[in-house]
Amino acid sequence: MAIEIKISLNEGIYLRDPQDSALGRNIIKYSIFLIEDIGFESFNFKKLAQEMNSTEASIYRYFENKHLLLIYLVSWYWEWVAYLIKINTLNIDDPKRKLEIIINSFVSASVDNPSTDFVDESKLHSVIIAEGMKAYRTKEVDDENGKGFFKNYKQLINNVAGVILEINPTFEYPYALASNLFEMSNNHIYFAKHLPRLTDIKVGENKFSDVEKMLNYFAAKLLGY
Amino acid sequence: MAIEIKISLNEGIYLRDPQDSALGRNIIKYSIFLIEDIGFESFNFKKLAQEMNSTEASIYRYFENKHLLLIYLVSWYWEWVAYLIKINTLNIDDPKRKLEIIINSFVSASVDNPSTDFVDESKLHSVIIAEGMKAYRTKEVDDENGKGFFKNYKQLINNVAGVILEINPTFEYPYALASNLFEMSNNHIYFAKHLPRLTDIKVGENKFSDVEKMLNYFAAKLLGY
DNA sequence: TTTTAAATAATAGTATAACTATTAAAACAA
DNA sequence: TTGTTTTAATAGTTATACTATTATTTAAAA
Repeated sequence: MAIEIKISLNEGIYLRDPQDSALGRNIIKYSIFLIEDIGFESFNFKKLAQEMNSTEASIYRYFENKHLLLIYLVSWYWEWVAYLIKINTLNIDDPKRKLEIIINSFVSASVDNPSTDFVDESKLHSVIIAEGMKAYRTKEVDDENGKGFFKNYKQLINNVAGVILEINPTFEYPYALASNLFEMSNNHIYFAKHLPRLTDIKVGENKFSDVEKMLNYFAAKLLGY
Repeated sequence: MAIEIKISLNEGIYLRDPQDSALGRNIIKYSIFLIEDIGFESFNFKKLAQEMNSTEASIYRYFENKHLLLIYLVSWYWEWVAYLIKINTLNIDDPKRKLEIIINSFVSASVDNPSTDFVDESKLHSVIIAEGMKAYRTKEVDDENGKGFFKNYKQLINNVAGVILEINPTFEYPYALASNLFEMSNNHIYFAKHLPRLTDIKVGENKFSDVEKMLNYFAAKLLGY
């Protein structure tokens, strides 16, 4: 059974919707693989074109530059996590259980539950962990935020903050805790792999149960349960 | 009274110690200003040379590339924060008070207490907030970590983790909490300025008391006091 | 004090990356 | 079948990253 989720992303991010053509879908598919492989700094449209047997100029017809392609991938990821949270909390009432599911979604958005055949969510998660923040740590952030490029992230955090307030309506920092849980998840998976002295947890091959346990502990302590 | 702190940084980061010549000190001074002004992506050695009335090739004699210059700046910052913490906790016994001072150092390492005339610590802090993580979110991280380029960060976190364990010897995540307090400080100052829907705090012109309050609250809750 | 050697900086490049104007080829409609 | 539009490839230009070589300055030795 094929699951159909139409990912709707801000139209300003791309020149042409990559979801609408085989070439466009290939750009998304191969860019995830190539960025994971060589890193965002070394990644460019010429190498991507080689990888997918197309041309540089063709890719430029879909994205103005590699920075906007990264924003596209990151936005896709945010939407995907929001979708995971939505379907997995549909018939859950207990907000504490909801937050557990949210944390599980942050940590292991790499479940083999492909929404589409051209996006490997597990690989995408790896890219987000290593490169995600580069999408919004730039001099263009205010301009791009004004255009709504980070709406998906803000919406996701807003939903999580809502659950946090359900658990503890007097908690002073629902948005900060929500975004921190998300950022911390990615940070500590990265630290465990590359700078282990900056964390206490260990991770195995796509096995992030330590991270999950830690985030649940932090949330419970902070929200007082 | 001039304060003399000799910042000792890993020699592999630079080709020639920039502290040892007027040109080298200018590279550090003007790079901080220029990166803050135009962002790390747009920053390059040609523009830096123009800014300081020198030449591109001369700068390349000090740093292999702009990435290593960023690592130098970030390492300087870590050393500077460690130094601030050290002198301000010298005759403090209460570990809870020590952690307060640590958090204050994370948040406002921008005090007008210049260690050297060629580094504006307040501007450097701005650069770290916006660009700092780009120093270690690259494909070269394992190689560079092996060369000891991030030793200053790990040492800083190790010291903070020690204080955390003084407060609560059974706390399971001393390193994760230490690094999270540091990263969270920079993240939420950035969010407050550029993506305010991702946080609850507000910041003014170099006025970060909200962030400080939040981090103290998080630490107290997590460590159970 | 002059000469020589070493250290330092500037000139003038090359190679690669980022981006675009133009042309060619498909797809579709009249 | 021909004209129109969409899509992709060719062949560039401009800008960035980096380096080999030459020139200049500084310092040491004679």
